[in-house]
Amino acid sequence: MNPTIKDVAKQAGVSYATVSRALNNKSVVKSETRKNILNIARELNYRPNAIARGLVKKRTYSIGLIIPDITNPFFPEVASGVEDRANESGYSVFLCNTNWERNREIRYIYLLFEKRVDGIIIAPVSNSKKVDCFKGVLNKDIPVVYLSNTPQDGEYNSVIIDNVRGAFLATKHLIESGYKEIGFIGAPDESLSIDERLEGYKLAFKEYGMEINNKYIKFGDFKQETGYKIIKRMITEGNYPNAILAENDLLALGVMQGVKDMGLIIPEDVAVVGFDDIRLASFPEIQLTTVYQPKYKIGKIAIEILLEEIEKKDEAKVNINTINKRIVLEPDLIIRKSS
Amino acid sequence: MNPTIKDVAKQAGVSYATVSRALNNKSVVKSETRKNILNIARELNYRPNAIARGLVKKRTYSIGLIIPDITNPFFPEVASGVEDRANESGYSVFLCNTNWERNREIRYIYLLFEKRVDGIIIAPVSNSKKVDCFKGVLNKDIPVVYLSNTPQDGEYNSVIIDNVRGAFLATKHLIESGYKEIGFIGAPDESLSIDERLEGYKLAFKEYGMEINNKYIKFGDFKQETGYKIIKRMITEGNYPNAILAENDLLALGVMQGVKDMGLIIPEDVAVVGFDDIRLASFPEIQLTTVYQPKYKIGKIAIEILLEEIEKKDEAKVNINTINKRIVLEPDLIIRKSS
DNA sequence: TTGTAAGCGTTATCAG
DNA sequence: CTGATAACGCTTACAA
Repeated sequence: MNPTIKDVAKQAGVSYATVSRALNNKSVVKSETRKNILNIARELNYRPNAIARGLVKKRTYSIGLIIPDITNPFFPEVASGVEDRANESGYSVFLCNTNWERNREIRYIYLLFEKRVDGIIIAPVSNSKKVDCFKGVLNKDIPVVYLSNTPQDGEYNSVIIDNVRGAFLATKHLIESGYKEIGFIGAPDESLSIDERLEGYKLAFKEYGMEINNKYIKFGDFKQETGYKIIKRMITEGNYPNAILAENDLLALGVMQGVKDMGLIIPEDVAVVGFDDIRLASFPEIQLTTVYQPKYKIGKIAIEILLEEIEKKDEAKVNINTINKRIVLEPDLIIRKSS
Repeated sequence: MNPTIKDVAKQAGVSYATVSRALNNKSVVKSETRKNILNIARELNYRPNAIARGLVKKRTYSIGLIIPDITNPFFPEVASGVEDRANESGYSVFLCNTNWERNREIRYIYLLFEKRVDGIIIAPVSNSKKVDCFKGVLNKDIPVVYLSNTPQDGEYNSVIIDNVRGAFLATKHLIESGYKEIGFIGAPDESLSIDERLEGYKLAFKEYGMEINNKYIKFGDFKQETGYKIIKRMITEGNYPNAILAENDLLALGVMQGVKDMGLIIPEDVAVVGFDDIRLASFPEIQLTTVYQPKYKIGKIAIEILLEEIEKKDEAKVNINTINKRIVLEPDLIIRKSS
């Protein structure tokens, strides 16, 4: 068995309370005894049991990161930002991949709660304004930061980019580049971010007094194959727009492939614009125009807010109704050769 | 405060031991009282405290996944395999991104140990045969599965692909395609997998009675920029091979870009072969020849071995000297247009 | 079938 | 400065 504080105490000939004090260099311990204790602890290869500590301190120094798909290049960057900063402050992060499944998301929330994480960062699968099942778990007394799809019915911490503006900029760019028929491809409308991006898209049409053609607005999911299939079918049916705004880069990439596979040329026949600016988008061979999101930064800011929140809660034993932070980052349109 | 087992007990008018039993549907509890307890638990929105449970059961249902770089597309796929399967069995996974820093790796191992994870899956930064600092922590009494760079001095669980063979196949393919001067680019030789891949590379030379030209063997790290810089310098200096085997796809992609940027043509002027088969490699615009690794599967097998090991340890309280599993997967060479 | 009580490895509160 | 001892929330003998 692993040595405990008691083993160290026995060896050192002191009470185990003293060992605890020495190890946490807390309060006053005679520097001699402390030195002795530290030595013995090292000798025994003693490692504190964080579980036991967590039980009494009600603080685990663990947080949960719930994301839909670690395989989508957007999320590893975010995760990396979260993890780096968390690690710096001595926190570990539970990776929770929901695989876009709402049930799994909810199960994770409960699980994380049972494991008594100090906080949760979540990029929800879908919009909680429609199906808010987070209540009763989240916002109970565990700090949460949302990364998108923030629930609408109240105040929450969140860090997002201005989706409306991003989509607006992208659409505007297409319009100004002379494209007349601009389609939109996204995930089903459960998601808030798609609502917002669609809104930005429509806003641009309005600003330029153009009509929206609903047959060019298609929904699927967030995956590359989906973009591929959708555009291919449109082209096959001979009914396709000459520009596409996709809700994310993966979708856009799929569209690009579909267009090429059908023997059409980008951007002459069909222009494509994405969202996210995953690394791939900037490849010389790809050159996808897209709305840039500062992924690492999003993660970093999220964890910073979370840590702040955790500290705050710790100090004021009572859960003050704090003013929640809503960080909205400005998107940038990066124009490349696909448009 | 969150309701505890005691709150439920009080409400139900039973001892809290009974509640515990009912909740874990263990042993015999009158079905009436059980039903009552379950109801009350639900009403109170009771959630068991996994920390407390972990303390007594000495089982946390958490595992650690230590990888060098979640941002390298290879690892999210592996992580996804691990996470899916872990989740299925009720385990959560701590994501530990070492960012290729050896110190961070070691810190993580200690941290995970302190958090009393039930097991660890690790893709070590470097070869423990040279700097084995894992001892004393790992293989103490916590199950570990290695994903590469398995220490050489003993028996360990590991799941890897046959690096020697993979590199051999790749090099052989280049040789048979008529390339005479074949270079190699990899990370510094601390890493075992590079040793192996280099070995396979050399083996192919030997088999065909060809001389190895050391000036075409270059070391850097695992990043794309590095591949880019190295090849660019070689070309600038007018001293470059007409084929390159890169240790991973990211490196290979960098090489491809470098070659193109210098106005040369792939594969006519310089052929490029990578390792991993990240999704990008198969893009129509990229078409990188590469050695395929079943990433998701690697993760899945690793977690399966780990869980098995955990169970085993649990049953036989004593740490039996089990026969460790060394799973070696066969690599496949996927030939595309870059060679 | 249920209750009592010990114990998991810490921290924290009192006395001394 | 240090030692007892009571938590923390749960599981699990051992009794009843």
